[in-house]
Amino acid sequence: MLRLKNTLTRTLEDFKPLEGNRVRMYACGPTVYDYGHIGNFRTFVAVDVLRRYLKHLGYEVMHVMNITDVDDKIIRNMLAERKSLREYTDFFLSEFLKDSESLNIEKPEVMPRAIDHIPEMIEIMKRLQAAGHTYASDGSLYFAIATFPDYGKLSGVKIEGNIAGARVDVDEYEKADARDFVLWKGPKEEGEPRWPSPFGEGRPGWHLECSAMSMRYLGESFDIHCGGVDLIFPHHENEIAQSEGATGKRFVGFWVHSEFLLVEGEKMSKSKGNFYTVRMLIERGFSPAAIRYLLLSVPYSTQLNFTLEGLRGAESSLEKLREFRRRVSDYEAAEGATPRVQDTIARAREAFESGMNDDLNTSKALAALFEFRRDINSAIDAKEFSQDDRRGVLDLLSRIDSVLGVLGEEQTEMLEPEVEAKIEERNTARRNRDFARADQIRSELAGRGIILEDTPQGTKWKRK
RNA sequence: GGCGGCGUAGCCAAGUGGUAAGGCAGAGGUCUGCAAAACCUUUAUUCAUCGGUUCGAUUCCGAUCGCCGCCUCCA
Repeated sequence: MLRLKNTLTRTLEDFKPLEGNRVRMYACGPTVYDYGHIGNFRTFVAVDVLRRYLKHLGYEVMHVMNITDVDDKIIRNMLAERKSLREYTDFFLSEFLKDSESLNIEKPEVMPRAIDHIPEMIEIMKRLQAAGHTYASDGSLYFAIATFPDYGKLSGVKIEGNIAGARVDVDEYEKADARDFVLWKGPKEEGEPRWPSPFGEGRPGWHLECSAMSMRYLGESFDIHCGGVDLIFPHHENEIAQSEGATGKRFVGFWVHSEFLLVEGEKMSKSKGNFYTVRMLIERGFSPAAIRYLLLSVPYSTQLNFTLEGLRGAESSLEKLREFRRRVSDYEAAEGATPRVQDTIARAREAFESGMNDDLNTSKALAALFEFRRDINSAIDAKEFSQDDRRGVLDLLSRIDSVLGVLGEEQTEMLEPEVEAKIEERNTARRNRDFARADQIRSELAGRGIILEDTPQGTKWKRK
């Protein structure tokens, strides 16, 4: 049974979908005004692992991730670059999708864009207005939190307590209460994108977008809502107020929040020079799979310290796992099954799932995977390994990787004929004990990125 | 100022009221023509510091120091 930490109750709860076998989940997606950084992708990878694990458990998953394609930064930048909203956001959306793909993040079933859902937003505002939750001021429409007694139930933020502090609300819009938030923003500047509505021309507030798009595709109540911890307040708190204020129903069962990522123990920032995007790391020679591995190697619910040394370690760990799969895959065994190996496979699967069931504790799950690797390698070394064992191990590895998504496809490519010939020549030299020639060929091929390994089953090769 | 999280070996980290998973890096060994891969052994008498509770604390409580987050449409 999968247990997830629910921010709403601050406890670990058994997960059960509202309806049958179908899980409806929503994740706050990117605001497409710039390239995503690894902090953003930590969350997206975490959500991806969640959706993959739900599928692994046999659930049918309906996953919606919005694209915020209208906000202050976008408007500022598009005006500065003299581009249309579509033109500007299409570019960064497509870059975001490329990064996601390179990190092997599965596409959500629906990726709605905010500006395509203005009618749904207007509908919610009408319902909120009818229920007396709104007021208009200075061309904008606001949500009055005083009309929603449950306000603060997610974040624990008290309405009074934190006003006295250093921070003062400096929002440029006119609000009756400092806590109130804007649903619909009246235009401020010339050239600013705007849409007609019963509340006047304007554009949607960020919070409203997520309520509208989640309910449009998932219904008024759904199972899981994900996002980074920084969105708990005010974004998710406001989504609850809007959605439950409009429908009178419980909006979301499980709120799941991923913790922050630090770089070299510090907050990532451009001024500190520790700011990384996925493409920057790839340019520096790191593989996307290793980036993904590092991002998911620490449970989503705890802060992750991202370091380049850690990334190099992730490359090594991954290579060992791939080597393991290759060794099992290439192993030629007699028919039959070995009871001890079959038992190892069953226990490994159990240990992996038990780790994942514990609030997606990927550290535990990976530990199970590495213990599995060691046990199986030992069995192979001892030659206590048969065909059924081989199939069983490969099957489990493939199930595990359907969740982790880091191993990739098995290498099936062929070698160039001239390289084949070199390997043959080297084998002849070795048989003739001409090791100088053999080593010469080996280092020559290494220079071409082809690594040779002599095994009892003959010479194996792999690309560096 | 209010609220919350964290501090475990060189690095990334799991974890529990009963004596420290896993990975990377390092060391030694087996195997190999030599390598590589793999396997075995090894690397924290100790879990930020100081107190307290307890038969016993890394795990509970308090204080201190440090890092991080939210309280500003930032994952």
